[in-house]
Amino acid sequence: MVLNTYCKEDKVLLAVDCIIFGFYQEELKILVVKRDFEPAMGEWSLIGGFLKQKENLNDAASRILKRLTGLNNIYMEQVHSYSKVDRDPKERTISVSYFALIDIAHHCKDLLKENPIKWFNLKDMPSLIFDHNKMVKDAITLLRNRITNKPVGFELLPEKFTMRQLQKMYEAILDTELDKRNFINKFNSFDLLRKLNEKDMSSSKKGAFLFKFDEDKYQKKLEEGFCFKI
Amino acid sequence: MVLNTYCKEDKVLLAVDCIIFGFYQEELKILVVKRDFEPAMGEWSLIGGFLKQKENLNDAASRILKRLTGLNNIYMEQVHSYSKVDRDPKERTISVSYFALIDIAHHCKDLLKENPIKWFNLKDMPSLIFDHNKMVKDAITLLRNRITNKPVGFELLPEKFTMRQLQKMYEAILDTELDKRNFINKFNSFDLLRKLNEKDMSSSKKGAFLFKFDEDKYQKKLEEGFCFKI
DNA sequence: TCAAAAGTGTTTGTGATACACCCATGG
DNA sequence: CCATGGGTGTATCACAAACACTTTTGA
Repeated sequence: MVLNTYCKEDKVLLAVDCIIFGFYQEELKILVVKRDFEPAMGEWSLIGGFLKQKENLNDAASRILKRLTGLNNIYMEQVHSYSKVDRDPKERTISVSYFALIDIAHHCKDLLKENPIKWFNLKDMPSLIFDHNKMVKDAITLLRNRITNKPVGFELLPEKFTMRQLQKMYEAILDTELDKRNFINKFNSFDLLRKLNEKDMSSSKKGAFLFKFDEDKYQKKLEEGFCFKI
Repeated sequence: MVLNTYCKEDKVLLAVDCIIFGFYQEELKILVVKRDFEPAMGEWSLIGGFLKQKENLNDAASRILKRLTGLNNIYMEQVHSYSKVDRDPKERTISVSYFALIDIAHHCKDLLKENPIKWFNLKDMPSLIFDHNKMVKDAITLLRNRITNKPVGFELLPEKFTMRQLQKMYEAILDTELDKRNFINKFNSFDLLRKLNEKDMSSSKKGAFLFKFDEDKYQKKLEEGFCFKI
């Protein structure tokens, strides 16, 4: 039976671990850190921290992301809580994981200079400490699910992007190949992109038109019952 | 920066709250309890408890469900963690929610005798304490998602059930009406049900054939790449 | 002039949806 | 004999998938 007071209940450490995704050169990437403290010093780990008494989990995740990237307003979602009794060999710790989406190209320039932090292609990611590999796996599962029913993929791209970039981003996350014409037709049918009078000349001689995601239009469509579905 | 030792970090109370779903007389139901301790004594609440030092979250949820229903092996899934600083007015508490699926008819007979515990039709559920209403909402969203891509609905039904019961269960969870023939055709195409030589005579003069879900066949199909999708 | 990426519509197939009548039986 | 729920098949539609050629231009 639950006691009439809470004070006899056990308290635990609550950690937040972030699975930070990026997209660059047609590859889905993940940001990990070499731990500079025990236990497991020198091994690769997700970026994390502990929940403070006066903040909620979202705030903690935002704080950790800000500390690492310098960015505010990063798109993130809670994924799952991990609680195996001996998951952290040092002390009983429960961890709540978040995934985050970052536009590598435009923001995190200084980031890579810091020594112990590194972007890996998801495919080449080294083994991580504790249950962090499982956290990554679960986060990818959620991310795959999410990008098919919510237009969050744009968080990984610069504000202006080409259709090819958009498609390659979906392909990288879903780990599949998509038909160029079907993909464009589908996206055009949503009527959520604004074609700009600008071209990206970096990847071809002809140049590729740049597009912007129209957030306002999306919100308006949502209210009218629109349902994003790739 | 994360410190070189954990011992200066804040510890918190970690609760587990269960959204217990049942299905009876064509209605989706939820089990709640009248709190017999402060704060919020006398108000309706989800069934919960605190995580102990030596158990993981799944074990805690199982323990809470066992205490309440006497049942082991209840189907459940973690939903989300709730961490607003003042969500519990008495003391900082983070809560991890689980949904659980119970076959009301065959099991929880003694349950209803206990005074402060009650099944409500989801539609008629009273307002709950703290952020428990939000927890219920999130759990339903997950449940709706889950029954469309995994055959978990059977957990709400007796071992033997009629096609009508199965359909009404889906209708109750999805809060929609389904076409009888399309529903049966779809389910038959999966080839996951075993038709028994028994009829349920309780709801009509003609009687309706009973079916069983074939778990082994489902597992075999899964390995062959089958994907359940309603 | 050629290599490399950009851009563009139509056909086909599959799965979702809509739909109506006969059957069996207890009262 | 009739009221009630049980059981069954087909036609249509909409969306997903497959598919190939022309354009542009820098090297």
